[in-house]
Amino acid sequence: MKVATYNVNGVNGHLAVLLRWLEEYKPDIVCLQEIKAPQEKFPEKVIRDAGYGVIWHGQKSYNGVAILARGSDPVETHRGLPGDPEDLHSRYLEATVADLTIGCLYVPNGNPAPGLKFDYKLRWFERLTLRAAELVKRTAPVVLAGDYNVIPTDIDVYKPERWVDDALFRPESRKAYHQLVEQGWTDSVRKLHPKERVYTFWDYFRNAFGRDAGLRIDHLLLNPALAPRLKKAGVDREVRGWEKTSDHAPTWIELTKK
DNA sequence: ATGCCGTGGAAACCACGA
Repeated sequence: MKVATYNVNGVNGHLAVLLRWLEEYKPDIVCLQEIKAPQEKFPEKVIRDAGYGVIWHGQKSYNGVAILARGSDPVETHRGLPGDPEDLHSRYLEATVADLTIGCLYVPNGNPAPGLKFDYKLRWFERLTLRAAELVKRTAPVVLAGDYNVIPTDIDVYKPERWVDDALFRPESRKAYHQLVEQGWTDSVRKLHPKERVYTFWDYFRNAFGRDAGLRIDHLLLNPALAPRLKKAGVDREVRGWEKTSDHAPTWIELTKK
């Protein structure tokens, strides 16, 4: 079974690429971020016609997340991250598909840092860590997948020195990510590719993709109940080279049957 | 060194992204 996360940077603007990727790569479960569409403008019909059940949490212009499951409807368990009723951003959606629980998340970017946006990012990450503490200890399998907007280590960025003051790479952000992982999560791509350079995002400009000037910021974390089933992990890099594509590439894991 | 490109929405620019 293949589980993927993909920041689409506008589900309608990049719908053709999303549909082609679903058709050609046939992921079983997909977490989308940055759908950038209000609830009523999500392209539900074409996604269902492509063979996927889907739930989504939209928002006008910004953010927005969705969970797709091939051949079945995800059963929603949480909409929004608990802990702050005043936070109206659509950044977290949780569901079960068969026995698997999926948390789909879009961590705030946080730039410029320091500042209010960076404070919001760190507060949001604290709330995520609280939710994750409950999920990690379950005896049933859980995957937390999404755009974490955190570059975990030096080998996850083409040129670390250029990113030292950036909200994606500042010590506070990396510390938050590492504290989350240390609850017992497995960073699946890094687990199976411990020393390799694996990027999931490339800027649109300066020919970043052509130069392979990328970042690894999209992650799939597995709880201990699921980690033994991790078989493969990777990035569908070629999708980043398609016309009218997102600046992220789909990032995925393959799980063995239980 | 830098939103240089791109989406979405409103109103021919602006917010936001990483």
